[in-house]
Amino acid sequence: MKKLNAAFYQQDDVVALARYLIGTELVTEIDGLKTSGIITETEAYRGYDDKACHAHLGRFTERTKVMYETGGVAYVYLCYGIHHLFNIITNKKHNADAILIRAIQPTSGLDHMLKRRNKSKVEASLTSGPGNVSKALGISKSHYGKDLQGSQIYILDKTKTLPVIQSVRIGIDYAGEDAQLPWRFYAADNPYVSKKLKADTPCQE
DNA sequence: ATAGCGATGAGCT
DNA sequence: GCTCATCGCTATA
Repeated sequence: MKKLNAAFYQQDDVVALARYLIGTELVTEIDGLKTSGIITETEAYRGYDDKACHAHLGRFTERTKVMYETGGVAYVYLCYGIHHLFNIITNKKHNADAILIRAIQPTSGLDHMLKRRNKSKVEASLTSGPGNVSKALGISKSHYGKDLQGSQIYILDKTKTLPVIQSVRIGIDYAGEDAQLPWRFYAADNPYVSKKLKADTPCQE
């Protein structure tokens, strides 16, 4: 399958992109180890007018500056002092849109992922939850700003679409009314999802 | 210079 | 359901 290209990442509807990414394959080749998985859960964060976005109202700091780059680079940051969360930057330069990868379904390099996660058997918690995804794939802050069409981290397109569930984003209660936006997407009937809520609804296409 | 806190996860009740 | 580990980012001074 082909790598997603610059034209893909530079599209301006970050919510549509977050939904589309469900079913594509995230691949890393880090420390000489190849690992990959089908993306099963994403969240969209829209620059400027989204209170949950780190770049809300154009906030520009050492941490957020890469968000303003042309779509197609990685935004990795440390959360709660422990977890490295991996995001995809999208849209044109100066539009700080981002997509958080919250879960994947492992497809290759399972042994490497188990070792990185200190686990002995494959189960949903291996790669469910944004912190776990990064740890399993070997992604860390050293990949901040990395090109997503390079050799270390890239995404392969899909041939078929999966049923997708739409929901509210997790862990952003501080964002007021924007916490209610249905900008979280996950694959239906897939165990590799971080958290399910009652009000979740299928996406109509 | 520094207080406050977060796009989480694991473990225990 | 509840606690807490753990530390860099951010705002404020």
